This record gives sequence, C-alpha cells and structure tokens, in this order.
Amino acid sequence: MVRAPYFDENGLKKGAWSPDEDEKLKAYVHKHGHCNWRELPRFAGLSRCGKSCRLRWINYLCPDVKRGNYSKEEERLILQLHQEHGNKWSLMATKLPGRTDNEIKNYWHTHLKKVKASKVKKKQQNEAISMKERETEMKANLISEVPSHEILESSPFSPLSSEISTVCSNQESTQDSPPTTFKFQETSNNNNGDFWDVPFLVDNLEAQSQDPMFFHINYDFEFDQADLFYQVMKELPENYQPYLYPS
DNA sequence: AATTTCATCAACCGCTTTCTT
DNA sequence: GAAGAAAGCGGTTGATGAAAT
Repeated sequence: MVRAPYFDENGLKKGAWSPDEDEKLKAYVHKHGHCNWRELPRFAGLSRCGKSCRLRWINYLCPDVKRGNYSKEEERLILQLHQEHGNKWSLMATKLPGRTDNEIKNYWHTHLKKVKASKVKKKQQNEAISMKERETEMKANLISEVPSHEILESSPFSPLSSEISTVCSNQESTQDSPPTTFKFQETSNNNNGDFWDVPFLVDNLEAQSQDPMFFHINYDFEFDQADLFYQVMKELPENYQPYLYPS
C-alpha cells in the first residue's frame, strides 16, 4: 500500500521501508537516541534522508505508537478537537496518546469527515423541518387572525394560494380543456376576478396584432426561440390559427 | 473470472516554525 | 538581529486490497 522503493538522483532511497531498514533504524535509535535526524541515517547505515527516518520512526517504529482501531472515545475526541481547532493534527496527537498526527489525519479523511458531513446534513434537515413548521404555524395564526380579504392573493400567506395551484394543476391534467385559459373566478370569493377571466394570451395577441411590426419582430428570433414560439402558436385554439400564418 | 472503482494509509513534498550560531 | 540548518506540520500522492460491476 506504499510507493515501491527507488533511489532518487542523489542516491537516497525512497518509498517503502524494508524490514532490514526498520531494524537498523530501531537499533540505532534505541542505542543512541535521535538528537540529529540529518546525521542519523549516515551513522545508522541507511541510504535515507533524515526526514524520511524521522517520519518512519515517529509514525511506525516508535514503541509508543498505538496500532489498531480507534475507540469511540478517541473518535469523539477527534471530532471535538477538529471542531475546536480545525486541521491541527499535531495538536490533536498530543491529546491522543499513542496516535500520531499522520494517523489522525488519515483517520479523519477516511472515516470522520463522512461522520461530520452526515451530522451537518442531518442538522440542516432538522432546521429546515422546524423552519417549515414555524412557517405553517405563522400562516395558520395569520389566517385565523386577519380577515381573508385583507390578505393579498400574491402573498404566500394568502388562503387562496393553495386553491389556485390546485385548480391549475387539475386543469393541466385535463385533456379536454386546453391550458390557455384560467378560470380563477370559480374559487375566488371576492368577485373581483375580471382580470383572471380574460385569457391573457388571446388578449396579448389581439392587442399586438394591431401593430404592423408585431409579426416581423416576433419571428425574428434565434432558431430555438422561434421553434418554441411556433409550438406555442400551434397549441392555440383553431380560431387563433390565422395569426400563425398572417396573409 | 476479469475489470473497474473505491477506500485505505504509508510516505513524500513543500512550506513554516524553531533552534543554533 | 540575521542567516542558515533542523525539525515540525499539513496537504497530497500513489500502491494495494476490497468491493462492486
């Protein structure tokens, strides 16, 4: 699971450590300690750089290094420390005896990052749910306290809003009635549905067809826009078809 | 059974900090 | 205080085994 051993341009060995190298390093450090990592490999008979020796000792050969699975307590502590300090791996390592910064970092990236992400997602979902609940509650309070005719139809709190959308969706699903007209007056209880009684598309066509520039301007689209326009026109009732092919 | 994709983790690299002169 | 060396740190890489297709 590590890089294959090789020698760089300076003749220094890189990549995976062999058991023989491990033994040499362990033996040297046990006997002389590691006061100077730069010089150590030369005295220990290793073709490695000091940095590589240090890393190998700290992360793998040091007898204090604890191997094996992380306990729930260690996981909890890492999550807590990461929350408090961010990616301060060496700081975390000081709080977790036997664990190295490199190991904690790897463990974070492979396990705990996902745990944290799922916790954050769950929290966001809960917040969204409680927001929705608060909104519903507010709406219910408003409807009960304010006379309905004082609430604008366009308001999200309007008691009509849900009825309107129901009518729209019902109408769209009906084959017999084309979706070009909207009959809101059926659900409106304030008798001011004049605006909604008139099919807006027809109204626009009649008004705009008086303008000699209308068809010229509106046919002067990019291809896909013109195509869309053509599709819309084709869906008009038959008595409006002449507008599609002006003489 | 063969191939591809994913997860893991040891080791590397480059930058920063600390120590020594 | 300045400069260079050494140590420390964190991000990234890449080989490998496991799981999925």
